Amino acid sequence: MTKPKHEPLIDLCRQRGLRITGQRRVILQVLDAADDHPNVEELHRRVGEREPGVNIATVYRTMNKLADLGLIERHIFDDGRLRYEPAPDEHHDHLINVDTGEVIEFRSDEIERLQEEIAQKYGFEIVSHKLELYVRLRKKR
Amino acid sequence: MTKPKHEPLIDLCRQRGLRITGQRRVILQVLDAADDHPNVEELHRRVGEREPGVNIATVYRTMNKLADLGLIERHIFDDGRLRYEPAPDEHHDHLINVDTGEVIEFRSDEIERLQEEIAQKYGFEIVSHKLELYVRLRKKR
DNA sequence: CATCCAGATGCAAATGAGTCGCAAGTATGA
DNA sequence: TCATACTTGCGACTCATTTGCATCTGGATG
Ligand SMILES: [Mn+2]
Ligand SMILES: [Mn+2]
Ligand SMILES: [Zn+2]
Ligand SMILES: [Zn+2]
Repeated sequence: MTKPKHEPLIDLCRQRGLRITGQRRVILQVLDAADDHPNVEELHRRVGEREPGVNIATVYRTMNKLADLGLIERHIFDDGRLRYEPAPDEHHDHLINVDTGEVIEFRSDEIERLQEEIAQKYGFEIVSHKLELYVRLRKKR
Repeated sequence: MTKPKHEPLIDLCRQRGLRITGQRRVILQVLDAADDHPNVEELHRRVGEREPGVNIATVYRTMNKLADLGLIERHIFDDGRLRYEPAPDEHHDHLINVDTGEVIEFRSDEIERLQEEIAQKYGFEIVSHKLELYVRLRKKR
């Protein structure tokens, strides 16, 4: 979400030479339409609404392929399952409401900068990072 | 690591009324001696060096119990397996060398503060958070 | 268009970390 | 010393994800 949904994934797939099968077409539509971070089971469910009969193994395989090509991002939040979202134009991190499961995206240039600073201090360069805030509604006060 | 290893876990366990069995004694020793973030398989291996015959299910159960009591912390880095460390006196985050697997601990009050700020901005309070920097040695330049 | 085949799919079986049921063993308080 | 609630070993189980394999097909080619 917070994603202007630049280009449909299907075009990116074509560019990368992926065969566009009926199953993939639907899966890509579902991904493009998603404004959340669904896991494979949920993706498969959404695919099934548009086109029954697509096997969940196909969804798994497609997600792996898309992730390898960098067209989608893979996340694992605290439930331990693989979740996906179309690769965003601009990096963001996640804030997860532990009560509802809702995921909110945010970006802090300040934090990004401090991370770089820390890595540098130890003589490293950052390959990737993960920042997740597990939160609940602030009560009273 | 970076842990003054304040009090052996065994005392904390006694305080909490956990029965001190031979297996637990060894497991706790291994945890106290660890200066890294071993997974259960590795813990079981280390336990086996001191006292063969302890079942890995016992290690799993003990880790769950200790984590429930807050005596140890559970982490899941990018390999997806459960890793443990004695609960540190002071919160820290992790920097993981993707080439070697080495884990370095760091703490940034600055980042901690910014996280709070962000959560607050959205009307939430932080329950927990995860910050992991996956890094590699900075080459040349 | 008809052909061809590398790549894609469905299905079932395999994998692998972690959990659980149960019978047998034991730490600990009385 | 006893009683019993807690632990353990062990194998079976779970469940998300992966994989082997036979079959199918997108899309390049002529
Ligand atoms: Mn996101
Ligand atoms: Mn640590
Ligand atoms: Zn970030
Ligand atoms: Zn932190």
